[in-house]
Amino acid sequence: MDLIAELADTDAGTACCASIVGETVSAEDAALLAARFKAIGEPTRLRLLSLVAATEGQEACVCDLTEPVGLAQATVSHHLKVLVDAGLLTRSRRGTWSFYGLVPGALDDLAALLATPTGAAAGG
Amino acid sequence: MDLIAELADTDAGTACCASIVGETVSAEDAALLAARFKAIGEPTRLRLLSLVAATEGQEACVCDLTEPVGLAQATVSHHLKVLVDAGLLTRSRRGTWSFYGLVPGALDDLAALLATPTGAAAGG
DNA sequence: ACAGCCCATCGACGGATGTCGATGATGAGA
DNA sequence: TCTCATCATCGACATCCGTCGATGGGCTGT
Repeated sequence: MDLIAELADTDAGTACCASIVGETVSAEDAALLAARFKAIGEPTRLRLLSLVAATEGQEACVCDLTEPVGLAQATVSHHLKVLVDAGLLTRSRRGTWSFYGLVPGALDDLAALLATPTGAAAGG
Repeated sequence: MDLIAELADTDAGTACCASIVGETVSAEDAALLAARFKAIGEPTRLRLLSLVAATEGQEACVCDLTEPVGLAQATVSHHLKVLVDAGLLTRSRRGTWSFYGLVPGALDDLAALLATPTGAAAGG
């Protein structure tokens, strides 16, 4: 839990290395990186991420998200918090509503971590 | 578990969409995609992936991997199986040894899924 | 045949995690 | 003030998951 909290204060991922392949990831970096991947390694959270991204203006409130995923409000709120803690989503309160939006570049940073230096040229 | 087995027979990810952003991911696709991300959303498995990639010829046997991660052989073997089931690693037996290697393009496919169509131009 | 090494699987254990209903905090409107 | 809606947090539950030692199969070398 504290581990995810560190994500906010750490540039792990963008700073440590260009890709997890090509150079061995340390145990500490692995923990930080895995925490982010774990956040999107959950069907509901992946849909939530996709839902937010597909929303007009890339912002959505909880009430707009509970129906599509078919889960209780408490559960959706929980998943949203996990995504925010992982640095993938932002939260902004406007009146009674909480709007969630994508953190610009967060997903791309993870993508860069996975991509091979050669761009999988070997695979064709 | 059966879900991950489907990964081998499914092109989910490369075929369903160019990116999880831009278009809403269905519940079924989310389950398939999340299964892959969950596989790398674990510190040990992330290191294992990195270790294999960094190995000469991108192939490593279990005996070469147990020491670096500092876990029991049974545990390493288990994680390796998860990665193979997720379609991220290949396994080939040569004599007494089992060699694990990266599946060409597998990581790049996941990277493409995460990358935004604009390449996070909005954030840059 | 025998001993030794590598590895996959099994069974068990403890901790982590997804899910829910209930509760309370906050803001909007009458 | 009172009521209603949105949402975060809490406590509890069932399940999943990472970890290990033990076991057994397969291959090598003597």
